[in-house]
Amino acid sequence: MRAERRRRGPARRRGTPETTRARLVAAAAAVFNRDGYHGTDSNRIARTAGYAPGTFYLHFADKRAIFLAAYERWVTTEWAAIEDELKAGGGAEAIAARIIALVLEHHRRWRGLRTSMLALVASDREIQRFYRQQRRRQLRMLAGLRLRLGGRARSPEEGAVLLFTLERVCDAVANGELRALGLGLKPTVMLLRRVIRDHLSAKPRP
Amino acid sequence: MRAERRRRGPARRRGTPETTRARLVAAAAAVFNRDGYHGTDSNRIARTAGYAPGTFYLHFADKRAIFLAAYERWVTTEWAAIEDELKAGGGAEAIAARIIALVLEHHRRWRGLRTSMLALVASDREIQRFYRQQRRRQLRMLAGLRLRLGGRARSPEEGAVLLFTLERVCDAVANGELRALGLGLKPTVMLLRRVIRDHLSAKPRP
Amino acid sequence: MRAERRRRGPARRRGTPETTRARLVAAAAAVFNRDGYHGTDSNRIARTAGYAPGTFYLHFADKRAIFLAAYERWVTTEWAAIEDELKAGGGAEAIAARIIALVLEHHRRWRGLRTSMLALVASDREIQRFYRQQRRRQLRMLAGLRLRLGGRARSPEEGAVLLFTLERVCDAVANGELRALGLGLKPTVMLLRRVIRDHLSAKPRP
Amino acid sequence: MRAERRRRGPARRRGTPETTRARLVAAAAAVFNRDGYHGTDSNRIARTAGYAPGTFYLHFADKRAIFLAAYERWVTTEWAAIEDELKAGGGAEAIAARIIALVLEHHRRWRGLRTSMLALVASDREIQRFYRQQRRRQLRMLAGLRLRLGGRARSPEEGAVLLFTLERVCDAVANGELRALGLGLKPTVMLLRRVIRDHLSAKPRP
DNA sequence: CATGAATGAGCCTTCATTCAT
DNA sequence: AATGAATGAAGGCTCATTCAT
Repeated sequence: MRAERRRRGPARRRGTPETTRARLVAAAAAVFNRDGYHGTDSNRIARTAGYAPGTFYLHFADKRAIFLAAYERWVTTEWAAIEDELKAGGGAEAIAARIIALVLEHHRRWRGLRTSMLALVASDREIQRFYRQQRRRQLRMLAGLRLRLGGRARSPEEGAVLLFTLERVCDAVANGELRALGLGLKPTVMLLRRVIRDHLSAKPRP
Repeated sequence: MRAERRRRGPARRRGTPETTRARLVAAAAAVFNRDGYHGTDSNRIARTAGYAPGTFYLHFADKRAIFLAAYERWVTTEWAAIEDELKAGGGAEAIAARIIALVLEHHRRWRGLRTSMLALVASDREIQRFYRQQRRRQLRMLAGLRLRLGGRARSPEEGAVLLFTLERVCDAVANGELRALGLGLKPTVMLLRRVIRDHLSAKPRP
Repeated sequence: MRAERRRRGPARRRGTPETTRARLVAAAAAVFNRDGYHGTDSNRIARTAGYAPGTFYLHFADKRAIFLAAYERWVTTEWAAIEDELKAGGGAEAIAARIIALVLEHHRRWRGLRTSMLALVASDREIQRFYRQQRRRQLRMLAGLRLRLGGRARSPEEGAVLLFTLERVCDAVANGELRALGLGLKPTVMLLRRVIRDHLSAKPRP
Repeated sequence: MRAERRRRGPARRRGTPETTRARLVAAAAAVFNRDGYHGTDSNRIARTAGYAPGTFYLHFADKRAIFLAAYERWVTTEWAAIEDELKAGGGAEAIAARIIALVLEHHRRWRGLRTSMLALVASDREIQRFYRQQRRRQLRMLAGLRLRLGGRARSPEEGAVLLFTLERVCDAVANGELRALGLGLKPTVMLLRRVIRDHLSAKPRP
């Protein structure tokens, strides 16, 4: 039997755990967004963030865990932006336009992350739970807006269908699906805008 | 001397290449639907179909290829059912109801396959191309229906938004998302039905 | 997202699963014996047997499993040799001499495997169970021999202490412990022989 | 400006190098004994002792080194106890009983450490050297005792076989092997006692 | 003296793919 | 056409070890 023996390389200090974690999450978001969840691995994420493979496991249990973190961060950012916009006030028309612009931009920028997330929602309980939480929050926000803008009472199902439509159409735009079908962005956005405005608005449409 | 002959598994299945291919595709559809594209491997698909791993590669170039085949088969089946239903005729209301019922059933039954497909559309050109072809076909069908039922002229974008809504809402139902949000299936379906009916119908809604 | 793509190398046929398994077990025994359980890995075992890493897992769940197989094979071989020798008959003296020679040879040859096994017995339930089974079998064999040779009745504890002594002393010889202590092999073996002969023998020692 | 100062864990332990070293060795002994040499890592030992991973390497070259230190400490303790007992005097019978009791207690308490040690003796020269040193010391002690108690001259091999028997049987008791074989502790200990007493004693046994 | 974040070689395991039979 | 043993690149994860603070 040979005695065990090992020599290890140098180590370089980087920062606080929070900094490292944040860097890893940011790298993960970028890499997942570009290569997809199944298209990368924890080693690549670590290297992208400027760390060695082992560092990854100092901060996350596995790839799933960092995905969830990246997804949470992304959602949080989106919500912050949306709530910011809503504070600005305005009528149903203006608000509809702003919401669409925001969601569209977000879906465009995080298209790959969204795709991975939708696939994982189907197989990962925790991600699913988080995803549905966000939907509930969206529904509440929508109801709140309607109330504020004097829109007539709507069933929660109407809100949900509206959100699904908004989400799916923005994905189609972000994916290039719309363009591939030879359809125009402008008219599509106008349609969405009208649907949202009508949902929120006090006045019946002509 | 004893000439030992080993027999493993069931008797060697002999069949035309088409039969074998069809069995493999059917097995792949079932397995992908249950375990997801990344949740299975080609060996398992072959075994599920009653073949050895090597047989798989006699009929398909790779895992991607059989996925595409399974997806094509699924779409073909869906279309056959839809076209069958549409031949039956009826007014906008009846047709809307039947389309929804069909799509819903299909999404429910093939929920896992759909999830995998949506993820692959993002990373696989060929699957993407096929997916978009289907969308075009759907758009044409919708326009045809509208014409037949005397509905007023609609921009292609209106059709696309309708299809996205239908698809996304049916996914939500199939995923259990709707139920998880505490929303009713019935009212949701009624909403969808009205939207489709209005899109197809000659009469303006009251 | 990038589509996944892979190309694999050639494959070479070797033999029936039994042959492969046997080759792997033989390689494992040799490698464990030389480098110790914690001093090798499944890849090295596979390569030593002339296979690729993946082949290992076609036949064994993990390193533990192949260790158990190697250990079982080793024990089986030892027992076959011992039972063979015992059939030859002879008096207590002759039998004692032959048992010692066999055990000594076995311990010498499989010194490293024995060391690993003793360490694993402490942490692995299954290996422990197997180890204790062998001890029971040894105790039965010893009692059988005593009966055959007309030795007086002995408590099972006497048998156990005898076996422990035999085992430990043979380990000491195999390890080079004895030699390191400046002790002679010959007198040590003679001592063991007398102890075993007295245990088995009809005549009280002078 | 807020100068933020972070405090992690307990207040920085300050002590002489000896104190730290001793704490680390004590922790190592406990952890190795519970989890085995290959079942722990240096970080865990450091944390168990109340230190950070880096501190470990300030006091020990590697894991091997602290194991040796733990083993030395354990042996030293055992020897101190034994020499203490032997000072008490008494006849061969009494001394045999006391030695067995001590060794048994030690093996029971440090069963895991012993198991690891036996495995390391096979692969680590330094540990092997130390182990054999102890054996020589034991042999000298035994010879000294025999002299004191008037026992007849014995070959060094007889002493060695006796020590191996004592060690192995005590291991069997500590491991639960004896109990698993359905054998009694009491009769086994009586056997051992007789063997030791006869080895030391002036009078031939009846 | 002590810290603890970081390291990275290397072991474990999977699975898409090949090819001799 | 079918088989299935074999492949081996590569991803997942650990842990002995280092070094900047």
